[in-house]
This record gives sequence, structure tokens and C-alpha cells, in this order.
Amino acid sequence: MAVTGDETETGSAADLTTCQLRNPSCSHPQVVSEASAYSSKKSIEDALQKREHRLMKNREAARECRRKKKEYVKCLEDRVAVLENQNKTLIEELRALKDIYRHKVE
DNA sequence: TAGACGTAGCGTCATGGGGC
DNA sequence: GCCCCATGACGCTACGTCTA
Repeated sequence: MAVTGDETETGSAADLTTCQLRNPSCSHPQVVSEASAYSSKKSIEDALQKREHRLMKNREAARECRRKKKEYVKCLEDRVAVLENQNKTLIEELRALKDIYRHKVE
């Protein structure tokens, strides 16, 4: 998993870094400045909880997104296989018809 | 057998779009 | 505007395969 010291997000009250989540005693400067924006311990806990919830939701969304993408790619691959078969069949059919036509002309 | 390399899967972040 | 969701991008780990 990629965890760098400078991870931040913008705009939300749940802005706390991953390093603080993993190590509550983290004194990373950004964490300190962000955490100081909260008036009480309660609101910090609240923000952490919100962040955790958001990360969990996004984790699940990413998993689902990958699953759908894989399914889509599989679908395309199957379609390619079907079309290739159809193409082969049509080419052979055309060849056979050309043969018949040639014999009639001769 | 150790190291290089390729691939799959994962978590996180950033961002755009839609709903309210 | 704010919130939520979907998704691309990135970095990391685990694992399999190849080669010296």
C-alpha cells in the first residue's frame, strides 16, 4: 500500500492524514495544522471517523469499479471471438459461392 | 538459487459529474 | 455549494517466470 507522508485531501472536514490514522501520536506538521482547526477532541474524533468511513466507501467503490471493468473487458473479448468466427464463416461461404459461380460459367 | 522482470490486485488520492 | 459516487492515475506488494 502506498502511504506517503504528504497525503492530504482538500475541502472536507475529514481532512486528516493517513499517517495520523495509523499512528495517533504522529506529529506531522500538516496533521498538527489541520487538527488545530478543530475546536475539541470530539470533533477531531468525528473527523477521523468521517474520514475512515469515506475511505471504506471508496475502497469498496474501487473494488466494484474494477470488477465491472474486468467484466466489460471480458465481454469485449468474447464479442471479438464471436465476430472472428462469423468472419471466418462468411469468408468460407463467399469462397464456396464463388466456386459454384465459376463452375456454372465454365 | 538469487535477482530481474512482468502482471494482477489493492488502497488511496484527485477529479468530474449528478443529485439535492 | 455541498455531498456522494465512479473512475483514472499512482505507488506498493505478492507472486510467477525467466535467466545467469
